[in-house]
Amino acid sequence: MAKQAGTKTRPVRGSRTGRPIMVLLDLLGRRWSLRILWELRDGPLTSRALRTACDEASPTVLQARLTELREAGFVELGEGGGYGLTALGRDLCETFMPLHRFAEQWKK
Amino acid sequence: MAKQAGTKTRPVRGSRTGRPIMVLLDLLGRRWSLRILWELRDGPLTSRALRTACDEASPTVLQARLTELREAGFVELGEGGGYGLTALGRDLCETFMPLHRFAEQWKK
DNA sequence: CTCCTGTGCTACATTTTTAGTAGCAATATG
DNA sequence: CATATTGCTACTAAAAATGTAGCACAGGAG
Repeated sequence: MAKQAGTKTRPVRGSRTGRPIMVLLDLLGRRWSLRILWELRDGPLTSRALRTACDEASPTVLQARLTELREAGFVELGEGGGYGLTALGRDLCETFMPLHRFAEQWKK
Repeated sequence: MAKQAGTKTRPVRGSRTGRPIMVLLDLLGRRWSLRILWELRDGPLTSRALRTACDEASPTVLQARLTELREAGFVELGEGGGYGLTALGRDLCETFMPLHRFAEQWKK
């Protein structure tokens, strides 16, 4: 998987340009990334509670996404356990909050 | 893959609840989905131009995403060729436009 | 008509990613 | 001690993506 050799090899899959927006779109375009941020919007969850919230997604990919989101500075692991959004993460979450309203009127 | 039996069987991968927001997050959380919408924001592109814009992503997955996005009503194939956003698609794109500004200030 | 080019789209083998299940060390509580 | 929780990892099988090649169709030029 993501080779952790030395100082974090970043393939930036899905973008060879490295432009911030492309890197961000790639990160958020991985399975469960958006969902994780969404589920954490109301407050921190333990890893297992998060797993339950995400329809029992496999812990393999969940841990991978959490690591990526932590390295990106969107999510943090509080002392005493529990994953929560950072200030930056909350900011990002606010960005696509309107998606909820959009989805509700889209289902028709 | 997605069984096309009768009237479109939708496994809604990544969400067993079927809530609109979950379905949407799942769809947008697939590789290249967000990127495609992003690249179409300024106007229609031919399939090959879109492929070039998306860092030469493989046509296999690109076609798959385009089909999904078309079924969702976000993208359409204009007569005479060229993929473009629908009114709904443009609306959706507007939703996460602030992401660009966010990404720019996030890279630090 | 033939040749050429571009459109949307597909086949196929290889690689990568995810799913699903099990289990670990560490910590706490009884 | 047993029990139960935390975050996290190993492993194999399944699914999805990559990368390359090519198809049928349509339009234009010769």
